[in-house]
Amino acid sequence: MFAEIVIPVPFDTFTYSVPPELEPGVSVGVRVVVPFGKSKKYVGLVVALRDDSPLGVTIKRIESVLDAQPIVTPLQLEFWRWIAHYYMSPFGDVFKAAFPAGMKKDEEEKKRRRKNIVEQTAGLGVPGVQHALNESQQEAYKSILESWTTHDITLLHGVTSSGKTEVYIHLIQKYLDEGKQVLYLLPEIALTTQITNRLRAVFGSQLGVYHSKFVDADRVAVYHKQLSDSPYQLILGVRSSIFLPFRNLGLVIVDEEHETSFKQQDPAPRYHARAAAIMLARQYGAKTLLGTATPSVETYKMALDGRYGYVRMDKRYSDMQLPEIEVVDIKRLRFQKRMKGSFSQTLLDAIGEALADGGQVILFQNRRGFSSFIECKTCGWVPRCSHCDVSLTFHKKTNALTCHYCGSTYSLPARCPNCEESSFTTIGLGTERIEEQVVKFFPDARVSRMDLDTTRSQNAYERIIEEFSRHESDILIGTQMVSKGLDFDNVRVVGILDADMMLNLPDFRSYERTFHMLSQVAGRSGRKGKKGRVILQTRSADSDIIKNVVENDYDGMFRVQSEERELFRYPPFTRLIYVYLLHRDFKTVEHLAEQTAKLLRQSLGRRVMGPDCPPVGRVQSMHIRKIILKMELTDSVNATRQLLQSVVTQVQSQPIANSLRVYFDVDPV
DNA sequence: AGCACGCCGACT
DNA sequence: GTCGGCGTGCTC
Repeated sequence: MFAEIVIPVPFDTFTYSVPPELEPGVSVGVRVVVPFGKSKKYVGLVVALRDDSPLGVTIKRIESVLDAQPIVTPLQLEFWRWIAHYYMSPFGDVFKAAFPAGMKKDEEEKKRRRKNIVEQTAGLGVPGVQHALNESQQEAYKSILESWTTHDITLLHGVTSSGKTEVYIHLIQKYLDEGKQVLYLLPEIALTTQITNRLRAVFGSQLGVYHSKFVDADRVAVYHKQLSDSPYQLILGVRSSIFLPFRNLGLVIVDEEHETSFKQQDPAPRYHARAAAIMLARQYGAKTLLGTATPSVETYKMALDGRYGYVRMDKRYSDMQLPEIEVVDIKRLRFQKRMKGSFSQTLLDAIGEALADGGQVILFQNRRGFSSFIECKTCGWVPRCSHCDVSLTFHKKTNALTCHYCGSTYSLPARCPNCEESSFTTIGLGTERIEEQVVKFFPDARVSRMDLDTTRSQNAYERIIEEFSRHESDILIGTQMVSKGLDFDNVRVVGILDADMMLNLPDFRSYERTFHMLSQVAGRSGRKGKKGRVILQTRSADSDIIKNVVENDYDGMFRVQSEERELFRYPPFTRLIYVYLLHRDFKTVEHLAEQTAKLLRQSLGRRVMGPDCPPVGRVQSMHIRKIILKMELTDSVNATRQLLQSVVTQVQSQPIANSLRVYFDVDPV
């Protein structure tokens, strides 16, 4: 007997022989220990049994079996296979992503037996905590159920403060009452203690939380619990929770569905958790609810086309008022030399008033670090990463230069290596620099900063939020992290320091992204009773996108974006696949990329764009070329996949291409 | 992705 | 003379 086994390496399955004495214990879904390469051993997963073996390779034997029963269900395997196939990534990479690290190690099993499983804090569900729905929530609840009689997938488009969560809670309750399981997906930065506590109060020990900031042992515990006879009936989790075993999934909620962080960028598998969740739900015959205040263009189009059900909630809680957005044209002010650093007088006055009044302030700057880069004052030399094709970011606190691509750190040179002069100037500015200016303008204010650098440790994010919500700090400066559904009653002013920054990125989604981001940030102000102010500083005060944000005009934004994307053939009017080719040698990758594109053009013609050098043309000493496939919606995706795989195989079969690395990004965001 | 094998510089 | 640098080739 032979077994197809997937191991955590970037390949599909390998065939091993099953020694007679292990035969009774080897079945699909159990983990085994197998030798690999010259000296390695891996924990792998049996995904199929067969009675023949491939020719021309030496077949090694399974060493031992780790599980008495399968720990992966047939439906799970089918789902993992779908991800590998759809996103064109090796099964081994899917396996890696699907299991918590501990389950890919040999020792984990013994440890777990010793401990018995640690249950997540119970805190029984208290009756009464589940609030009655108000009229518009009740209406939305009914409409969603009704839309599910004709559509499996429904978009809940509910403005900020319309009380979507309460609607979710009632829907969850309904499915739990029917004995069904529910998966509630949130983007990583939005999965906070606030929402956990809220759900815990209602659903008590039925709730399991699956978060990447938890230690691995906790995730292993949740996995095993889901496999047991008494699984959590409700899982609140980040994108990787789609890989958990489910028994009778009835409902999947994807909250903040517009968030691009649902798409995994690196490493493979580059899957979109929203798309995958829809697939998962379909497998179980479950319903899907996509919720957001600002739908992605893709999802909204599906709703308009009648492919998804659509329910809109326009009403806010009665005492909630929309903040007023004041646009400040900083292009003009800069020209008139009337800017105080990064601040307009309007914003400074607003902050001053808010503080004097005992209120709090949030400042939003979507870039971390002190400045984006430094430059030699004399010759214009800019320090760059020696492994990647990017300028380095300056961090003042550590007086160091960091590469935000590979993480390399360099010390600030005393002299410019180009001209020997020793003075540098900072260009662009990040959260750290804003903090410095704020401290100068408001020396008495208590200031905290929230970005990737200050929230690296496990509880830092929660700590900063807690501090701010207890009013132990007055001004919170942050990147997009501050834009997530946090309810701060006392925030009087939200300042957006430079709205244009993300607008000018070379990406067809940059307008949409800016709209989502600014709408979310603006929503942080004046949430209960008091009307808050939002001061939006921009150099494009007259642009459509800023107007759409100010007027809270989602449909306007959608209309413009939709027309543009149809005209220029972008999603959702086409389907994109990116092909990346990486090689240590610049000439080689250039040549091989040209060759690949040429071969693809033979069948796909104008659908093939490039190859191009991506914005960052070298990462970790690997030169990169990118080919874009713009597929028509009527094209067969499977045929395209097959063609791509065969062309790549053909290119890689040449001797010069043997250290060429190729990967795909299907439906990139 | 790892990890071993293989071919060129500063050390006991 | 060797120890070890990381380039590159292979993995059932």
